[in-house]
This record gives sequence, C-alpha cells and structure tokens, in this order.
Amino acid sequence: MARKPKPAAAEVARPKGERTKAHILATALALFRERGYEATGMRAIAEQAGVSIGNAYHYFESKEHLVQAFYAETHRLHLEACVPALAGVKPLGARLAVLLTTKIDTAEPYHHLSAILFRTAADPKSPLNPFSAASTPVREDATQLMKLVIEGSDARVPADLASELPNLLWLFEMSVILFWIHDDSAGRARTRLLIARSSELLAKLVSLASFPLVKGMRTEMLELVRELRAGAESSAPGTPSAPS
Amino acid sequence: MARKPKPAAAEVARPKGERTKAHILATALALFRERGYEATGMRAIAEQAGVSIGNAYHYFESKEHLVQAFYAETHRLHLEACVPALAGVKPLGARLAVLLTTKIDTAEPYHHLSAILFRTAADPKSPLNPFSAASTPVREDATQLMKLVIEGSDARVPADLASELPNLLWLFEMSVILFWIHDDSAGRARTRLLIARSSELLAKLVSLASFPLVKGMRTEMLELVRELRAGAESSAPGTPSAPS
DNA sequence: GTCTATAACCGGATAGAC
DNA sequence: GTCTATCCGGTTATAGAC
Repeated sequence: MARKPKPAAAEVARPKGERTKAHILATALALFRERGYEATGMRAIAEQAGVSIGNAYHYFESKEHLVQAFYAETHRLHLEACVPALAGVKPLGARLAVLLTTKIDTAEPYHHLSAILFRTAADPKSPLNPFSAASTPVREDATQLMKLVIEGSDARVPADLASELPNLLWLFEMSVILFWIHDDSAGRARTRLLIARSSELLAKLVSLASFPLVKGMRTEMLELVRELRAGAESSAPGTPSAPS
Repeated sequence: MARKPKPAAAEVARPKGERTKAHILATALALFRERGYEATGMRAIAEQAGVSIGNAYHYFESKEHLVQAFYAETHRLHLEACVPALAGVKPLGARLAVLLTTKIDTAEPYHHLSAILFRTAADPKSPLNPFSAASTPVREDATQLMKLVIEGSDARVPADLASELPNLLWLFEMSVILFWIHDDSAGRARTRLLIARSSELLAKLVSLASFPLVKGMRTEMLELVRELRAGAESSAPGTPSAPS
C-alpha cells in the first residue's frame, strides 16, 4: 500500500509546479508594470514566461486573478514598511497617517494596476471585490494591521467603539485609496494632503466620542453597524457601512 | 440663397436618425433586463433592434455607453418620483430618506445594471466614471437635487457648510448606492435600514455642526475640502473627498 | 455628410489530447 | 501539468447607400 515511494528527502519543499505559478505571476507583474494592464495580453505573458496559454490558465483562472495575487503581495510589502515606521509613534492621528502613507508609497509602482483592482469592487459577483468571501483573508489582514495601529496608540477608545473601529477605519482606508487612484497631482500631493488632514480629524473625532453631545450619535451609529452586520447572512460576511 | 427649402412644417421634431438611437437604447435596456448584461451580446441587441452591428456602434461608442445612457434616464425617473414625494416633508433627515428611498426604488429594475455602472467608478480613464468630465452633467443634476432637498428643509445650515453640503451628501448617496448594489436581502431591507438610520444621523450631525465642540472640526474639514478642490486643476473638476 | 451594412480583427477564455 | 486548436463576443475597418 505504499502509495508514494518518495524518491528522496527534502522534496516536499517545492510542491511540484508551485515554481511555475510563481514564475508566471512574476512575469505578468513585470509586463503589467512595463506596458500597462490593457496592453499586456495573456499570450504575451505566457510566451514571456515560457509556458503555453492553456498552462497559464491552469494556474490562474483569469487575467484579473493575476491582479488579485498581486494584491496579496503588496500587502506584504505594506506590512514590511508600515510596522517599523510605526515604532515610537504614539498619537492615533500620526499612526493612521503612517499606515496610509506607507500604503500609497509601496503601492506607487502599481498605481494603475490598483485601479483595475478597485474597478471590481463594485461588482458583487466578482471574486476580486474586497467585500467578497474570496477576499476575506486579505481584508482580515488589512483590518488586523489597522487594529495594531489603534492599539499601539495612546488614544483612549471607548470599549463599544473599539471593537468596530478597525472595520470603520478600513473603510476610510479604502476611500483614501479610491481618491489616490484618481489623483494625478505631482507626487500624489493631493492624496498626501488628504491623509495628513483627515487622519488628524479622525483622531480628534475619536477623542471626542465620549463627550455628551457626541456620545448619543456614537451609540446610534454603532448600533446601526451591528444591525447591518447581523442582517448579512447569505451575503458576504464583511459588511460595508456608510460614512457618518 | 435659400439653403433649406423645408418641405413642410413640424419636420424639425425628429432630427433624422434620433429615432434609431432611442430605439437601440430601448431594445438594449429591455434585453439587459431580461437576460442580464453579460448574457446580452451586441449582436443580439442589433438584431433585435433591426439594425446592423456597425450601425449600433455608430450611435453608441461601446456596450458600456449604453449603460451610461440608461443612467441619464434613471435620473429622470428619480426626479419624477422624488420631487412630488418631497412635498410637505420638512425635516432634513426625512427629506434625505425620501431622496434615497425613491432612488433605490426607481432603480430597482436595473439593480444589476447599476453594478456595471459603478464598476467603472474606480477607473480614472473611463468616461463612465462618475467623477469624470463626461459624467459632469449627470453629477451636477444629482447634486442639484440634493441642494433642493437641503434648501427645502427646515434645517438651519451654517453658510460655510451650506455651499459644500450638496457635494458631501452626494458622496453619501454614492456610498448608499454601493451598499445597495451589494445588498441581496429581501426587499433590500438592509439598505432601507441603512437609509432610515443614517439619514437621521446625518441630519443630527448637521444640526450639531454649530456647537463649540464640533465647530472646530467642521471648519477644518471644510477647509480641507476646499484645498483639495483647488489642487484639482488638470484632473476632474468634481473632487471626491473622504468621509469624516 | 449622415446613415447603414458586411466582414474581419483581436484578445480573453475553453476543450480536450498527450 | 502541459500543450494546440478553437471559440466567443466586443470592437473596428471599410465600403456602399441615402
């Protein structure tokens, strides 16, 4: 019953054609970067990678799935840049600004690719959309990082707000990225202005959340968010909510 | 020098092939509604409309442009439903809810088509994206309606906020529509919940905007919005801004 | 110069053999 | 897992008709 003779040790390290997959992805990203997404055909990718079209489709369901794979990679890059940059920074506003700035800096080489990714955000059926089940791991990673930003700060966050804040700030992050995609100013100056100011504003808002005048609204808003999430049974688990 | 003999009166009414264009659009919308966007081919549209493919492309640059044309039409429907429904309603929150509810009700038959439209919102290059120059007239119409909602209410809005509020609330409207697109609950119950509660919350926020604690933030936020718009020279004139 | 039609193109995606 | 051959549908080139 010895099903797998296993030729030698240390062969588990590269599960067969995993190399091929990584190679195709790397080739695709390079070509996207050089020529742009639209101008790069699947035929060109396959040829450059030294495989056939059919083989490329064996590893990636579609051209857009190549972009999704790239998305996972940029998050890794973001993590590497963001976490060290956060060291020693305590105010919430400043930490938020660090997260967002490192985000747009690490993603800069793929500015136009990000637009492709975001294009699918509105399509409920696409597996690439950030609210879909398929994107859950990436979304979780992103909110996890946001949680680190909050908890590492010296801001006092009320308990009820604390549990939702990472999700709410992730939505804010998505908004900033959407703005960035449309931003063609030199050095993305407009996005940087937006980040600097809105981060401070949001931090101030959080610090004000316990004051009597604002507290009622905070409670109402959080209750709404909870109810909306509760209503999402069959739909995607991660629930988008509106800005307040 | 009589350049145009003008055969008879009332011939200016139908400028030639305008009928054909309208007919193609109507046919396309019907087919989209019956079979869905993806499942409806340009060949099928042309055939059903009794024209050739080439002719269809003479009137509409692309399949997506058919969707843009539909968008203009839904706004007309929205207007017809919204304006009468606003009569007699004075509180800002209620008026906002009326605008949003009539919006999703009139657009309901084209729920999945709206997703197609929104898909392009992230693509800076697409003429269909709501922030683009090509979409300016439609966006203006929408903010104009929002202005009517605000000015017809009994809410007291500070002057500096008043000039920006229509634009800000238009962004809010876009967010609600994005939520609606992803909402597959029965009767769009979750979107209706979102509309009812968030409209009230926003109205409350506006009424609080003059209180000392909040006033500073209001000023800062409005200044940021103005600066962002000022920085948008070469880009689209209508500038998206972040939620606060 | 505005409208209409036919035939091809092009590129993403699939079928099925090896 | 890898390939070749093919499909399919949006789009374009181009020529003729009003």
